[in-house]
Amino acid sequence: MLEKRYDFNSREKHWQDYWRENEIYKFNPDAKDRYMIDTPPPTISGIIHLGHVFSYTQIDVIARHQRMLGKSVFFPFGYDDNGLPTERYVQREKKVKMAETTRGDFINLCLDTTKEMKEVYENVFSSAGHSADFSHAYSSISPRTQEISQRSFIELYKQGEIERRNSASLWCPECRTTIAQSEVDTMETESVMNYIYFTIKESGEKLKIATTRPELLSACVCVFVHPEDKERANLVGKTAISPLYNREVPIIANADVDMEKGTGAVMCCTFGDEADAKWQKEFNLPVLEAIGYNGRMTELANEFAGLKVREAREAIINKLKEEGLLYDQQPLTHLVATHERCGTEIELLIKPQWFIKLLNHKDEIYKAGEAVKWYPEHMQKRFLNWVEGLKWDWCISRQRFYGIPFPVWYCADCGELILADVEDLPVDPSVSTPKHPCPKCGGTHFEPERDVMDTWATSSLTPQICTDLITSKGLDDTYIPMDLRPNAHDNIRVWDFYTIAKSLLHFKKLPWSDVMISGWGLSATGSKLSKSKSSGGTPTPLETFKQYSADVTRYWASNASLGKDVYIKEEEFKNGFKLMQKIWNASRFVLSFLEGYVPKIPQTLLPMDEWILERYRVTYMKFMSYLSKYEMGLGLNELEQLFWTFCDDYIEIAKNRLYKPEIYGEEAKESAQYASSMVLEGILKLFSIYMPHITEEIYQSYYADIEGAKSIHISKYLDLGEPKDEQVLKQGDVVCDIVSQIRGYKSSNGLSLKEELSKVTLTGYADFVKNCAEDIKAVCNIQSLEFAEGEKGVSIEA
RNA sequence: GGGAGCUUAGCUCAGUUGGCCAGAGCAUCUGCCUUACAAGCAGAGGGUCACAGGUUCGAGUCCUGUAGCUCCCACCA
Repeated sequence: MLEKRYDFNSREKHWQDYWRENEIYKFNPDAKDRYMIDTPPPTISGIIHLGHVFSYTQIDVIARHQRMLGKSVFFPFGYDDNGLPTERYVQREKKVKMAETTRGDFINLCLDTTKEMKEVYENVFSSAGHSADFSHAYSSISPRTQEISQRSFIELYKQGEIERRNSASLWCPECRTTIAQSEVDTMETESVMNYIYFTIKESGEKLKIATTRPELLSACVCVFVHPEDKERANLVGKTAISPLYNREVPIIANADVDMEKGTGAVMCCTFGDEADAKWQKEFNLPVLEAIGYNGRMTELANEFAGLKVREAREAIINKLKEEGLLYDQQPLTHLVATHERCGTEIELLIKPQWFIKLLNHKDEIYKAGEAVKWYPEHMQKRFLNWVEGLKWDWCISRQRFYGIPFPVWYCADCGELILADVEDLPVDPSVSTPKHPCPKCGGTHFEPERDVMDTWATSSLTPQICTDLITSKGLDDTYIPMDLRPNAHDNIRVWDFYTIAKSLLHFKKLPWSDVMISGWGLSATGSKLSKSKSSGGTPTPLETFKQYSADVTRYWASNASLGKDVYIKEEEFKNGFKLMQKIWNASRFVLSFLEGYVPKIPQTLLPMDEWILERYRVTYMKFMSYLSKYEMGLGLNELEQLFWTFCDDYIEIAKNRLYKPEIYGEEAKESAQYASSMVLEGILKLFSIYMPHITEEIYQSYYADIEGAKSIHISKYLDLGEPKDEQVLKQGDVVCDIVSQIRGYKSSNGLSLKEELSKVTLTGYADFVKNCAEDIKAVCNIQSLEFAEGEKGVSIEA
């Protein structure tokens, strides 16, 4: 017998302990039917908020759904503690300066911090009733992960997919590191178009050129004009002299030039933008470095050396003006590339960097993007769009301190590149040395590669890092492709993209078959919940669980269309709370009639009992269809509708028969017992993926014994098969409609619903309705119910 | 400039391949202490489905165009 009140605070904790102790969610790698999830690792960077609970709950609902379908679900966990956010967090919290410690010490500090944060995170997620396997969790900076990541590097290097080259790359002067295309953001900026004079050496004529970046004049290596430019094509082959610096540069024909832009003649500097980088390569132009790694002008800029880019721009403009070399200026707003982490304008600088070749694999990656099933479907376009626009190979070296090192040394004598042996991984080349002398010159002095790898070079291996938790095989494809990668839309072009790329390069396989793209859980005002800032009035997860329960919080999180953002709305929580109460009360009521009852198909099943079973079948099918598309919110809506029908229409009808078998007969009672126990069981199981605690509590009080299951979460959904009879469905609805009309009569006449009516005549209804006469009479409290032929109608006499 | 999504009741949204008077929840209004539930129950009102065309016997649903909002990408000469 269930208590009158459901004390969620103590009961939720109770079941969480129960699940843990009984290893309810344990994965069996040998199971025939597996479902494997490539869980995203939350970044260790500060406090955990409801946004986390939002997205991980959606993953948990899917994990539970697959488990209820009878699969063994691999739902691992991981922590992303490798990267700038963690670096910053650790420095701030531990009051350590990275530059004043060694890489090894700093990594250990990060691992310690992860350990502390793990407890905090794990507490929140398990309090939310998540069914991930927290006992098998990975860290993205752990020695094991480093081993896998370095192994991946070595293998791809040997395959020829990675190379080190001196090439223009995206550089953040603030963070003093290279960044990847996917880390670039754009910012609207006020700028000025400057029109300046070059001089044609041969004729002494002036050549007009427009530029927003005059500070790069010292790095100007040529001038381009369009070959079909009537005015200027004759200049091709001549020499231009740059203003201020008087550098002589060739004038070259280039069909890329847009005659409509600027003055129609373009100066090419190394490097003002990506076009410059492209042209430098294409025309094999020299590289002049006007900007240094610190974001300041180099000696090349003469008197402007040492100035920051912006300062230099201003100074040069003034000088040009003074010299009469600037003849016009026009303000403009344009978007500049910035580093997404710090907002600093990005420069293109040349430096030896490590690249994973992607441009020559664009086709394969594109096809993989088509082969993966994206939910919602239109998210695929975003991926394909990104691949189409890909312009850079993947630069994986970062001039940072903290990160996974490259397993590489260079011979101090001859410069030969030396890879670590795979069996020695992980290595930190700055603390260890190669085991053998240089194979080329026999030298024994080595320079370590000091760059570290981009975090995505490691995160892109999560399918391998995850499955390593069960295989211990490291870089291995036994369980690849996995079934699901869940993440939000901001990660399509980053994590999803890199994971697909790496999986293709290593195994020529898709990393997973499905990607589920969720939205964000946003604050009531629609702002993004931040990990580092306090969340501005938004309650913490633990506070929310305490006030509304974890089940209700989960209800909020899963009641969304896939891919859509959801706001934290008090209303939604209240709704969920009502639902939870209703589930409790309805179950308590139904179960009170089932003491000692063991469900078996009764000899006669009354029409309205058939009706509610049929309703269940229909809902079940719709539910499965939605969930197969990861549309858990829509599935939940269908389920709620069935549940309220069950409560308001069905139970109201059935309760008379359940209460008074002496009036309606034992058979009528058994029929109601059967239908109500089955449908309640089915409903509870469907709800269990959203609200695991309360459904477990109810299940354990009755169904667990009957089914001999340890937990509702490892039982199976109640599948009553395909819907059988549409007429039963329709006619049952007609009965509900009749009841509703009679209730409406009472309501509009100010009568209590229990008020007795002396006579009701139903005209023109089918036999099904006639067979429900007893139910209708009872639920509406009618003394005399009569049927007549003719136009359909309900007539009531008080 | 290229791509994607959205626009349905006061609010948040459903509406599968075109087909009975367009749905739900919340909010509003009215009634009801009815032996599970007053954080409840019953009932009611409320929509030119963004706009304009088109296809069709029939369009919220398909096609074309327009407008507004959101996101992604490109745009530094």
